[in-house]
Amino acid sequence: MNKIIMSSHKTTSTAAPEKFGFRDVKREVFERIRNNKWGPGTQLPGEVELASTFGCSRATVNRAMQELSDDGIIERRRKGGSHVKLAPIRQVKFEIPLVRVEVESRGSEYRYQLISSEVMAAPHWLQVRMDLQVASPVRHVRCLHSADGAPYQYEDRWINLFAVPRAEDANFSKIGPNEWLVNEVPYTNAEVRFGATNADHTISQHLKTIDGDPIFLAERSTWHAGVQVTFVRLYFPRGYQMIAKY
Amino acid sequence: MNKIIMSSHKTTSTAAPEKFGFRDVKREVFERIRNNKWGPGTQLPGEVELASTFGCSRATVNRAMQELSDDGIIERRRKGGSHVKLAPIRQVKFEIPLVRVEVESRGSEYRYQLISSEVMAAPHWLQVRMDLQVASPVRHVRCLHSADGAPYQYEDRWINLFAVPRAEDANFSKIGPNEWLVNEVPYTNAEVRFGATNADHTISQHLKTIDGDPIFLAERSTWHAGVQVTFVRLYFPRGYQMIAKY
DNA sequence: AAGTGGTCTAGACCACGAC
DNA sequence: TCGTGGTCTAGACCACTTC
Repeated sequence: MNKIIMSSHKTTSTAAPEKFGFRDVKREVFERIRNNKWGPGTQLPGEVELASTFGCSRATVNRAMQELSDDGIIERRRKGGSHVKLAPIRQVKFEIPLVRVEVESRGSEYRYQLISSEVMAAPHWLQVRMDLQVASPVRHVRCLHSADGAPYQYEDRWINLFAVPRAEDANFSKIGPNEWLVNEVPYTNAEVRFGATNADHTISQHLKTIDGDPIFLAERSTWHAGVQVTFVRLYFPRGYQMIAKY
Repeated sequence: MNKIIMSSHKTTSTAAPEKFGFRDVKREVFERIRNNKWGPGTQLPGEVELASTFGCSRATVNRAMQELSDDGIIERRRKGGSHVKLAPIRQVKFEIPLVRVEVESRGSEYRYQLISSEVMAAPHWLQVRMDLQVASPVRHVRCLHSADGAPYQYEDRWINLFAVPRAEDANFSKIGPNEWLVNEVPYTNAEVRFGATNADHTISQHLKTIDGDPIFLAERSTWHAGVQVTFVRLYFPRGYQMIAKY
């Protein structure tokens, strides 16, 4: 993972023809950008020049600059050269572990409970949501994840049985559909939407909150090989916070 | 940016000694992992072996494998070799643009409005939140961002004047404190927390919603050189959704 | 057309850490 | 100890894009 975080200068104390690795080059260039020595929009020296400046090969400079580009600090174009971005883009990156892992990593006891499961034809709104051509058969599963006995996440999931036929007979009484799907259909593409909503009666009942309580809601759509595999709504009780660092 | 998304095989149709670039190697290895040819936990061939397999140099293989490692698909250790991760970690990455840019990129007209501004000693709860040693002077700014005349984001911000003295006299009537800070103190570290809350009277008034309406809330703490620069709460009206893909 | 980044190579040395 | 990944090099060719 490329780190945006970079600290202290390279100790440019005594003599010794210091060897500049790509990390050093990266830090040095970043430092100059941060010091406004190379302000927003500035065209940076070419790779060849930087290489001679830092006394290293062009390949080393290239790697450094490439990471700075990945980090959203600079922009690069062939023939155009490298420029300091006008507005640095804040990139937030965070990981979405399995609920079970998330709970257990907090030292809490994880419990899973299946609430309902049924196979049916996709209702119209879902056809739209999942971009289904017709009323394909889907499996609708609702379940609850708990941490130390307290409701942690209420899951309302729809699985496209056309995309994952084996899900029709899968047993979700012990293992949740998410964990099952991760093993069955790994490496999918997904889109997540975060938002807020109010707890309706069903939700408040399962999450043990009060009707109307604010709920942090995450919706996730998952594709595999161009076909939408599943659509899920995750409801978190008041107090839950998703944390990301950058 | 490393893409986790990879599609189709390399067309291995006719003859022609295809040249394998690092993207090809990456895709090929990933494909084998996805096909369960190399299941979770499998030790992958070493770089030298892969290089001869794919008919390219070790450096090329190295780059491919490094990206797979960054993507969270495999784990690598010296002497230990590369292994397929047991539980693939879903990494979500998304960008947080300036509100103004976000609004304008939707083709809406952005409007900014300063609601209040005052300099004061940090209240106790804020000292805790911002990890301040004493009741440092802070500037408290509240403002509203609108899109096409409709409330888009209500911002409640505290700036540590010890960290950014110039913020005391900054004029926030035209330019919002966030945009000002991004220019003044770029390249900070931050932590964001997402959650849900209910609109209190102040919020609902500014966002033109009803008291008790669910609000999507983002809290952000920002550091520079180890000192917390600012703490901000961002309130979004119902219907706002933050979208991330992976 | 020409300059700049993008990528590859073959070889080398190093550093970590499993055995 | 010694195999594996981490990194660097010097040189090369290519591909985009601006000029």
